[in-house]
Amino acid sequence: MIKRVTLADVARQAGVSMQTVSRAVRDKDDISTETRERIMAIVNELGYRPSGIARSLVTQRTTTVGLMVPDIANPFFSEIARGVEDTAYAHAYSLFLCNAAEDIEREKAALNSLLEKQVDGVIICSPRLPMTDLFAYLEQFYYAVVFNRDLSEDIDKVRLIYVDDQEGTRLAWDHFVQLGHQKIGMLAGPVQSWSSQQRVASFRAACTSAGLDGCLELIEHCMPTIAGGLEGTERLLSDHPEITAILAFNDLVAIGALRGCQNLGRRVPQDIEIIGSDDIPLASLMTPPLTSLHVPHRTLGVTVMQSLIQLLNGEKPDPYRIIFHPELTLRCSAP
Amino acid sequence: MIKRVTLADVARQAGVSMQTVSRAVRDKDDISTETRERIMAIVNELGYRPSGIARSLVTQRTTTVGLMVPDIANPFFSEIARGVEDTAYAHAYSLFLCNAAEDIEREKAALNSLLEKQVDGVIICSPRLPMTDLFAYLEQFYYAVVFNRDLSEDIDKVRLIYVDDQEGTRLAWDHFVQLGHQKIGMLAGPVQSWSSQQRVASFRAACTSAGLDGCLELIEHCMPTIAGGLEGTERLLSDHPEITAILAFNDLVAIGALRGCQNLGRRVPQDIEIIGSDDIPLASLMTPPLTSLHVPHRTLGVTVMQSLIQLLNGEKPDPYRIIFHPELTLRCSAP
DNA sequence: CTGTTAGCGCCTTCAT
DNA sequence: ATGAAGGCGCTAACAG
Repeated sequence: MIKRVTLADVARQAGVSMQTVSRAVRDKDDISTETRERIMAIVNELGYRPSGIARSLVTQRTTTVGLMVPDIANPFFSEIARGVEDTAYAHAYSLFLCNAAEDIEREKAALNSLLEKQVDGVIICSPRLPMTDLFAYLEQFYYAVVFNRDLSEDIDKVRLIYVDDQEGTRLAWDHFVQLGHQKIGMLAGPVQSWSSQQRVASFRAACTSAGLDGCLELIEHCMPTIAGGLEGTERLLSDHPEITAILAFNDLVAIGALRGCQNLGRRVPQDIEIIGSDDIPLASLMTPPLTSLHVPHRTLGVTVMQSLIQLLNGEKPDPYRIIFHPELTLRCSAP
Repeated sequence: MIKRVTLADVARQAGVSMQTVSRAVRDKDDISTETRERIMAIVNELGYRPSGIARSLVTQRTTTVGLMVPDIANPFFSEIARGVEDTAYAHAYSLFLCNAAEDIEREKAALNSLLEKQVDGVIICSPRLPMTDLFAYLEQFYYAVVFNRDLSEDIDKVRLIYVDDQEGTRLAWDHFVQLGHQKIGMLAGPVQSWSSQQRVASFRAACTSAGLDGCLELIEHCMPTIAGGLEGTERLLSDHPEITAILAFNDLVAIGALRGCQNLGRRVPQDIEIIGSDDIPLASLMTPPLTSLHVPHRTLGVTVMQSLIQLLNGEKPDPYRIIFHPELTLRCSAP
């Protein structure tokens, strides 16, 4: 391993104390312009780089944050990650990326690792982690922003940002009803997901209040992927061929549903209509283009990181919850 | 800021030296089972977590690697990132994610930051960074894997992994020629991109050797995005309406081209045929499904990280260059 | 098997 | 404006 150039090396070469070099490097003002320039010349000559590790040990800050997502290959999360990274960069924070990969043990391992890395703050997009575990972790992090799930209790150093899934579900439901549908099915995503639970609750309430109790049986859980949507659709339609409309957990599931319908010879939107969720770039590119519940993904990422930065700066961001409202973007799959 | 529990705290409580606690925590074997258990009980009770920072300062290792990509929101790179993260996790490394965002200054800033963070190794996907800058950085990192670009000089601590773009271009070209095309255009991506340069070179060579010198004028550079493909197609087809086939820099550009053709009333594949590159999941979902040069994205990510891990382990991965060969996956846009 | 000593590279505090 | 002393939390190397 190459020997690092240290403050001491620069100090020796410059004939000053380490302290003076440190001041020059950090651009502090109680130092003469002349010495500063002389020192910086030597810094460049020697190729000195301050050790972030040593610095962090003493300052107890790492200028580092963690981002935990279920799957970075999912366009919804990669867009969010992009927003987070852009904002982190703008504020000189580095970003640890962790992928839960639908595996709770792995998720815990990743959070433990973030804790050991001593991130200054963390963003947790974790629809599955049991609430007690989540609370246990939140307690240990300095600051945290939790994305897309609500907590039963407000914690001072935490902020919440989520999409109002109940509202989204209602919007989609109302649209279907307005189009005259009576047999509306739901591909509800993973059972343990908070977001899924919200939607199911909202869907159930809508069924009952619309007097369409038959739809209560038309809820099918599935993986939040194209394959999951495909399988879910096949199960749903083979059990309930009477379905004429499907509300999907997200756009990937909706695309799977599109495929599933095609496989079963059901035309979209003539025989069956589909509404997706999140409005990822893909949605508008499909044939037929997908009607979807739009949320501004990248903005979501930016907002999440901005809130974390406020916390990091010792501010108390208000409100405690930032709630995004999905908008139904009409396209051909449910015009 | 909450007071950390330190080794000293645990040691005091357990009535042993810090060293013994350290051994227990790191699961070293020269310690009696009895003391280990007693200590671990106290560790749990006190909620002690080792400080990665302090540990790194003394070991000079951070168990951290950096990943630099142009744009994490681009499905090609998010798939790669997924492969990298999975593999990093499997080997207990944490991943810093950096986004160059098509901005060379930002890219340098990110690399500087990785250097200060003292990552053990770095993966650089940087098609644009000038070669001299790249070499300067490679010199400063302990280990590096460079993705999708070749270097004029072999460096001991570096490995190279790339897709053979010349071969890919040839495959696509040959397919077009076989289909009878004479006016083949190219949407070549960003001028500064190494990958773009490879393809242009290969395209040029193919033009000449096929006696289709007219095609030399049908090369249009563009941003590597859907919007870039759209604009590029409009420029290309308005200048050269005689074009009947387009080879796109990547699938996003190909999708833009698809759109552009539709806007201009040219049907794909009847009036004009299109071949994309990378075969991202989107490609097969388009209408018409896109013919594309397939590369195994996630495997690419896994391979890149595996090579880095070998370097990190002090091995000398052989061969120096791992080259992936794209395969032409035929779909409807150029059957 | 356990403890002691000596830093890792830097910043904070206090002197000068 | 500059320097000296002390310590951040941990581990490597050596004793015992």
